[in-house]
Amino acid sequence: MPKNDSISMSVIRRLPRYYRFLSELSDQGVDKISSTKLAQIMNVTASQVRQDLNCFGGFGQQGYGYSVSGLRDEIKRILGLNNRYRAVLIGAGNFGSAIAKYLDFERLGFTLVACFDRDEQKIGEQLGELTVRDAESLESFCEEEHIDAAILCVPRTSVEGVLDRLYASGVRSFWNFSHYDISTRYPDAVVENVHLSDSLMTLCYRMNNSNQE
Amino acid sequence: MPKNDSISMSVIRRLPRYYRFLSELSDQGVDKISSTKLAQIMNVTASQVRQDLNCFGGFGQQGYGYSVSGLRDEIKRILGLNNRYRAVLIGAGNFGSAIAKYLDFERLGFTLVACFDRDEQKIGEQLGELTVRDAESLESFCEEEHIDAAILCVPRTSVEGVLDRLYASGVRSFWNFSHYDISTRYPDAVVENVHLSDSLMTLCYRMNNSNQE
DNA sequence: TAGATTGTTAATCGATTAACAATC
DNA sequence: TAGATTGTTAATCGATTAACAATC
Repeated sequence: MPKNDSISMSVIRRLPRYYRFLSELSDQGVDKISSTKLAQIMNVTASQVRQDLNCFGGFGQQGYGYSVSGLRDEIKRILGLNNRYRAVLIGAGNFGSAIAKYLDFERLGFTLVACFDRDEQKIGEQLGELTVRDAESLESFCEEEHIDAAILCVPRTSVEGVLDRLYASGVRSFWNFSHYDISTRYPDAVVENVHLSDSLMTLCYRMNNSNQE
Repeated sequence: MPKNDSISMSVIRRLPRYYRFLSELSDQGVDKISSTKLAQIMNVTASQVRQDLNCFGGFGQQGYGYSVSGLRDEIKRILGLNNRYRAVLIGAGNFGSAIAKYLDFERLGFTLVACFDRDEQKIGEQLGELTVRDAESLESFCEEEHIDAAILCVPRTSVEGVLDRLYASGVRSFWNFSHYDISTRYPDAVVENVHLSDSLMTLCYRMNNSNQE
């Protein structure tokens, strides 16, 4: 059923948003919804909704619409949120520790199994459920524990070194908060970048240019 | 010179990346660069580089290329990073406080002038240079202090209320970390969303589907 | 059955890439 | 001048939207 012949990134990036809206509707007790209605709520076209969903299968019923909870579950499955990919956090600074405490990894397909820092002050500190480990032990840990993904919250200057060590230890997926282009160095890595300052600069640009329509 | 007739979002979102690479090159003492060379480093096409830059003006010199520092300065100007937009942070939880401490707002076109929370425990706490204020005083503060932008680090359930109050106090630009669709409620607002869990879900999807090329 | 709404094909729109004349 | 590289137009590609036949 899943016609998985390479879905475009544009579609993939919209999936979490569908998931979010469908979860809310489901929580509100809505049973079924038409593409037109869903499109209205989400502020997109009905065509796009149907086109997007049909990349993965025919989840609707003609003349009726889509089952809200059914569709939500399908998208959850498509996204793979039932996985428990084993992830490590690198860098227990302000930002890293906020991520560790703030995000519900289990709901998002991951388990956060460890956290590393090289700052002696931080090693041994408690970070929610985790104890900050010495970055020295990074390689051995990742190999023994079969780590799937790493969350990079280290400064720009440390990222290359850390990245090489992780890659050598078999880690191929990265959630990257540093300003470094991983995919240039390791083309086979799966990389998701979150460039906060890029985002803020974009806001700045748009504020500058918003009064001139 | 700036032909500012509505630049597409795709181009705008690439500007910070140019800025980042050009800044690095400039720090490394590189004087000039051709679109071909820059494209190589950034892993894009030379056509795209030239096309993008020419949205804003002819910054290059035929037969020679672009001045690295000159081009970096132009992009800085285009992004408006010399602004000091007055921003407030709403929500001094893990994530909000990390943002406040971690980011160099002044380099990004903003000044962080205050921080609000409604949790009595947090009010009065020190957050870098700022003291956490009582959210009660939000409206009066924003009006008196002419606040341009708000950074929303509050939970999904509080965001609608906070948003309405900010909007009523004249704030029209939002850096939004909560899972709420601001632009549906206020179409004239300038909104930059950072949906961390969407990003992590996308990583999960891609990990699932990466071994099948 | 009649009405509604999907799944899917075709048309449109926009963004990316290629090509090349202009020019330093 | 000859070589290099831009700025810009034209061609291609992909993504979005519109339309409608299939079908519940």
